[in-house]
Amino acid sequence: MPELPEVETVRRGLANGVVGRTLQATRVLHPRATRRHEPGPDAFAVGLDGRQIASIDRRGKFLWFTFADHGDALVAHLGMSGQFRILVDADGLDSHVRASWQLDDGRLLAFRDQRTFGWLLLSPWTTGQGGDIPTAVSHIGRDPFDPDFDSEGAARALAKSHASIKRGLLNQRHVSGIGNIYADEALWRAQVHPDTPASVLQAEGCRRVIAAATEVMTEALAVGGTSFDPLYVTVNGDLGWFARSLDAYGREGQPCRRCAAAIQRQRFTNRSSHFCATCQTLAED
DNA sequence: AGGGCAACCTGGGGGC
DNA sequence: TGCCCCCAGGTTGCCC
Repeated sequence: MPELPEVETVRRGLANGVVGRTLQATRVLHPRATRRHEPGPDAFAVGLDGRQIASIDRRGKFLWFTFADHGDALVAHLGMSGQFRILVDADGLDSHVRASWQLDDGRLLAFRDQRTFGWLLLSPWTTGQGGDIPTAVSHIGRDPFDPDFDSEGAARALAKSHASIKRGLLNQRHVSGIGNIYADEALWRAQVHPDTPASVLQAEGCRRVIAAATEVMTEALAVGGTSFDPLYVTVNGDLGWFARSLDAYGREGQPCRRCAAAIQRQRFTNRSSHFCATCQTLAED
């Protein structure tokens, strides 16, 4: 479940379901799941067994488990298709489960990932302003749901770039958590063409785009995120309901809900941008 | 510096 | 039925 509202939905499910539990019998069922854990899958398992979960935390699309012993964090990225599922028995352990744990209350925790772009690793901590963060996440900027997110600062940083605003939103450095769906939705709401250079928008324009992204992601989180299919579900397997509220993403050829012109789809770096060419204006340098 | 693109994967859907 | 091509909520890195 890839973008911020979906990852936060997963975080909440894990926080409710596994905090206080102890991980046991770590199993790595696919080598790609721990490919970023340099010491390898065996060391990964040894590093987790017997550890009690203290909290589930998140920055942008990166999740991590903090343990009561204050040791290395378990960092997870869901990639394009990763899920965490809490199971009452082993019946749900299908062929897409890449790692699993026995919990000390008899239930199972499973990491499923059809496309295997997701990953798990154990990470030490880096100390920075505002506290500690796993080193594996320290290159990611704060997200708009972070109480310490500096919207003005992020807008100023974005506006220094001559790259397109869409590229700036997808870059996780200054603002994290925004992916292809919410970038397109934010730009539609702010009436900004995705190819507009961030520098042309200036800090004020970037601030308005960030505000639109925050607004749309807040609305999506309230209904459990966007699920086009059962690849994107909560820890209990429930779907999110925001897909029906999308204004731009996936609406190629359908009328703009603001001006009725047909929504366009344009290729953008091996993916797609969806926008209204009539009411999302493009300013040039 | 910024854009393009391939790499890493599995699987669904449409066209023929 | 099958095959082939395109598509997909991400990230990284390399090449011009």
